Parts: sequence; structure tokens; C-alpha cells
Amino acid sequence: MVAIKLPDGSIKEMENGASGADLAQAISPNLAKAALAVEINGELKDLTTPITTDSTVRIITAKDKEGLHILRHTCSHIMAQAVKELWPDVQVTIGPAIDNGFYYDFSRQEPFTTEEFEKIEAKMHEIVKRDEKLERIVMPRAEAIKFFEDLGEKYKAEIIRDLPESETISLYRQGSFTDLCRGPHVPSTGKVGDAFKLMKVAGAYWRGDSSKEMLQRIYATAWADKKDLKAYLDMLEEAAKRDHRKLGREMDLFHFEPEYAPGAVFWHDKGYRIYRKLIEYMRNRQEHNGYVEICTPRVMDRVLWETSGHWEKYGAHNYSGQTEDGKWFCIKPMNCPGGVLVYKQGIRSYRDLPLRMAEFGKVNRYEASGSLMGLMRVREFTQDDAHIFCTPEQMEEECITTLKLIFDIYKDFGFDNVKIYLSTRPEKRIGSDEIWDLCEKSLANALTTHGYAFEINEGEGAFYGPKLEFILKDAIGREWQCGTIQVDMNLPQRFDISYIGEDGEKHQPVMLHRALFGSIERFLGILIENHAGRLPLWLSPEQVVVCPIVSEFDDYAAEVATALRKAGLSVSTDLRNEKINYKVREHSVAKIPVIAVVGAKERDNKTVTIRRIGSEKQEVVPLHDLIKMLTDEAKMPHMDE
RNA sequence: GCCGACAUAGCUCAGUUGGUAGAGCUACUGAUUUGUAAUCAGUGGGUCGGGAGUUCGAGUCUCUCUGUCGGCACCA
Repeated sequence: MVAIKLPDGSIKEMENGASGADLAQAISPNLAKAALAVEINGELKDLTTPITTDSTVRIITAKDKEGLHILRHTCSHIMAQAVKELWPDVQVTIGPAIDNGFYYDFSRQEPFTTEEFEKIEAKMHEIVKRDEKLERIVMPRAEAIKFFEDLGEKYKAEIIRDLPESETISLYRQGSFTDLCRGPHVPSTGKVGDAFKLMKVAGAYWRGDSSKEMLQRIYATAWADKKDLKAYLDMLEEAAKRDHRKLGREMDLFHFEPEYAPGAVFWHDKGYRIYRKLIEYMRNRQEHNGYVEICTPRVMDRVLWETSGHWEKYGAHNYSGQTEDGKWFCIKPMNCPGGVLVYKQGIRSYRDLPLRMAEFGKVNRYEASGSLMGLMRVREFTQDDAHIFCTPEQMEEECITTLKLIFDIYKDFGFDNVKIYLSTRPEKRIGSDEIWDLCEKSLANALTTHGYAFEINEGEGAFYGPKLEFILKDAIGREWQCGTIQVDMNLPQRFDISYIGEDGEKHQPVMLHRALFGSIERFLGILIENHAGRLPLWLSPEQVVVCPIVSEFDDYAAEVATALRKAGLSVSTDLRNEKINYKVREHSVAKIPVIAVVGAKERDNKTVTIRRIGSEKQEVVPLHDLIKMLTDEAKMPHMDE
């Protein structure tokens, strides 16, 4: 017998070698039906795995996060099986579960079409109905390679060849289909149910390597039941309505000219007002946090980027050109050399450090055409950049101060959920390993000693130093890097910058690169999506629109508008000869935060009736109260510091 | 850049097997003076993304370029 400890703390005695399935059955028939897998001493296993020692065990169902993940993973095998049954010549590669579903990469001559999705889905439902058992098979390495080669599955054979010798090779068989897989899986295809849907087909490189062949990836979503599936599809539909590209047009914020300036923003009046507010906000916060602000040229000799190493790594992605006299200039792709040249003016003392030098720098990068995406990824953008020059001893504290500032700033914009990644040394890099060790360690240290949770992004650092990345999510869960803090001991060396220390000797400062919004353009895009266009009053480019019911009250409308404008609000009047319904609709669509309606009642009592965006409530407010209320609300955070 | 889809009026979209472009909203003009998400009528508005080809004839078929979208790769 073995003693099995259950999640509620109780102990259940089972026959030695009993499986998770047996256990679930012993607890309740309903649980046995719902069981998908089992967690034994913290490890996820197939339901059929025998339990041979006293253990802590949890039965996993589709209600558990892990259960859903396993269900999706099995569903990806079912999709691969369906494709193989329909087109035996297709080769399978990999098919993991991901957030909201799964994908599978296939190698196939003809592209998959969305018309074929129906066929594949139908076949998948058929396989689920067959309720085929999933059987785990452990195979010696050589035998497994031969097995897949005999099937003509060269990708699978390649994966096995590259697995470490110590790895157990396991295969999962369901009916006619066998796939290389670590597992675990649900016990039979019937357990997957019918709440899945094929979403889209896209290209993806074999092994994520752009020098290798392109495969076809089919993305699908899968859920515990139809209700969850529908909720997810509804969410996607809602998210599409928040797309900043669509809202940007509807709200008349910006546009693009694909013909003349692909990937560059034309800011319209209203969009540019938000843009300016972001800069104004950041400038204020920086001034109160010990920064100075500089402005450096946008076009400089390319030799600067040769010195920094950027030219070698990114040369092809720079906008550059030669002049008649043989000089070679480059539109700046980043601001660092400019900042360094300002630092190099005169002699710096340790007393000047830390020197926090900010610049709202417009930069241009010739990004790959396929990577452009609205405001999120553009070829010309504005960084709220700063370079902090400090002594090695000050480095950690500067990191923490900056980190705290970032979180504080994100909170002002309504982002409480910020992910931190620590990106470590990439393959292609400059500088010695000692320097990298030091920089990486101090970043990690700063985070752990101050209790910030973070994940490591192995090899994703900048070529001159490791970085912290701050990630915000957009409307449909895509993650975007916004802020970043980078520790750099390489560029100071390359540009040979120094300060005079207490000892009267020359020393090399450390350089922190940091951007908090990251790109003003991207941050604005995320803001639009996060608020579905309904920006808080202080960020709204147009805060109030005053609408008289009939032209008789135009004068009073103008009076109200003038009073609000005097108080510093941005106000317009809508004196058009239109019904109030029409005006309300139009200004609601345009996401104006406050619609103020005036008629006889209001004029006679010196009040206005306001309607807030997103609400149908009408509120009658005396004019002087309204002014106070709105000016308070429209105050930029931290303006009074 | 790579794979796939797409590109028709300012916006959203229709356009059957190839036979010379259509709707709604917007804009403009007029009427209407209206109490919280579209008042009525009239008038404008398009080298069907650019170029080449097939054809008696191309928005429709083929090629090519550009761009957009969905991914992948990239992201100083």
C-alpha cells in the first residue's frame, strides 16, 4: 500500500502501483470523468502513471491551469493527426500549447488555406469522437530516429539527434498517429472535447532560425468548454474595436502615408496634443528627479556609430548617405553618442556624478518592412531617452531609483501590471566577460534586494550591455517592451570618457541607458488601446464639447466654453443646426470625455448638464462647480511637486 | 526580409462565369430649431494601389513593383 496525500490534506491509502486514474475513481466517479492528468510530488504526469511510493498527489482537470495546458497540447497532436490523415505527405515538426491555445508547424508544399480549416476541424472532431487512447512509449534513441526516418519524418529525427544523450525519448501514440513528445497528455482524445477552433495560418521558420526553411504554422484556440471558447472569441472581437490604428483614425489623432513615408507618423492636431502632454509630463518628472535635458543633432558623421559598434551590427538598418564632399552622414538611430559628446565637454569631477542627462530624441531606424505595426513599431520615433553617468559604486542605487520612477510613472497611466525581464549577454557582443559578469550581477542584485520579481531573457541583451525590460500588454494580450534600463561599461570605454575621482586620478564612469515610455509613439498606442480611446481627462486632447439644444442658446454655450477655457481646459462648442441626439452620438464616437448640454433650464440657472464618455447618466452641475471639478480632474499628475 | 492573405469614393463595404463601377455614412446645398448615440431632400465624389501582359474587351485572369494585415525573424 502507498499513502497518498491529497490537496485538502487528507491521506488516502491505495494499492502500490495504483494510477492517478484509479485514485480519481476512488475519490469520485465525477472526478474520474473530469481527470486529465495527475501531479505527483509536484511533477505533472499522465493519468496512467503508477504511484509506487508515498506521495503528494493532485488530480488535474480542465479547470486547472495546468489541465487546460495539457488539453491544448493533446489537441495539437489531434490537429497534427488530422492533417496527416488528410494529407499523408505533410511532415510534422513541433506543436506546443501556448496562451489561449496551441499551434503546430507543418512542412507542406502547397499553402494551407482557410477553406481547408473546415476539413481539418471536421477530421479533428472525428478523432475526438473515436476517443483513441494516448499511449506513452519510451524508445531508445537510435530506434526512435529510425522510427521517424522510416515514416519520412526528417524533422522529428533531427530533433531527437539534437536532444542531449541523457534525455529520455518518449513518444505518444493515438490511433494511427505517433508523435515525439515529452508529455504529459490526457488519457484519450475524447477528453479534449469540442471547444477548439483553428484561427490562422502563418509562416514560421524551422527552429526559429531565419536561415532555415519556412514552415506553415496553424494557430488554434482550445478551451475546457464552449462557453469559455465563446468568451475568448468575444474578447478578440472587443479587442479589435480597440485597435489603436482604427481609433487613431476615428479620433483624428494621426495617419500614415504608406506611399511616401512607410512606418512614419503624421500627427494631427489632437494626436500631437497627447504627444506633447506625454513629453510635458515626463519633462516635469525628470526635472523633479535630478535630470538635466539636452538636445543633440539628428544628423551626424557615421564615424560615431563605428566607434560605438552600432555601425557594424546595424549598418544596413540605418538611414545614411554620402555628401558631395565625400563625407558620410547618418540620421541618428539612437541618442547615445550625442549624449556622450556632451559629457565629454570639459573635465568631469566625481562631484558631478551621477549626471542624469535626458533627451527627447527623435531617431530613425530602417526596420524590416514586415515588422512595422501601427504606432507600435515605426521607422521614426521619439525616445524619452536619458543617459546616467555615474561611478561604479553608484550604479546599483541609480538602477533602483530609476526602477522606482518607472513603476511610479506607469501607475499614473493606469498600468499596474508590469513585467520585468532581465536580458543577458547576447552571442554577438562587445566587451570582456568580466565586464558582463559585473553588469549582469548588479542588475540582478538591484532587483532581488528590493524585492522585484523578474524573468530572465537569456541572450537577449543589447550588444553593449545587459538590460531590464519593462513590458506592458496591449488589448489582445500582445506584450510590448516600453521602458528599459541598460547598464553599459563598454561605450564609456570605446568613447574614452572619464571623471576625476577623489584621488585626483582619471576613472571611467558607468553609463546607464534608460527610457521610461520607451517610444512616445508606442506608449501612446498602448494608452489608446488600454483605455479603448477613452483617455483620462488630463490626457484628452479635447476635454469638453458644449452643445446648445437649439441656436437660441448659442450665446450661453459660448459663455460656458469661455469660462472653461479660461480655467485652462480645452473646450469646443458645437453650434451646428443638428439634433442633440446626433451631436451626442458624434462626440461619443469621437471619445470626448465630457459633453456639456445647455438649454433654457441651464441658461436660466447658470448650470450645465454633463454626460461623461462611457456613461448614459446626465448630471446637472452649476457652472462654477463644473469649472472646479474639471480643472481638478484635468490636472497632470505630480504637476505640483 | 520570409510565408500567407489583402489593396474598389474621405470611411465601411458590394461588384455573379472577363462586357466600360454601386450602397450607406462623410462632404456640399436647401428645408427643419430639435433635451442625450444617426431629421428629411437634393448634389458632388473613383486612372478600381503603380506598371506590364493575355484578350475584340480586364476592377475581375497572369507577371511584377509598392504598401497594408496576420504570423515568423529582427528590435541599438
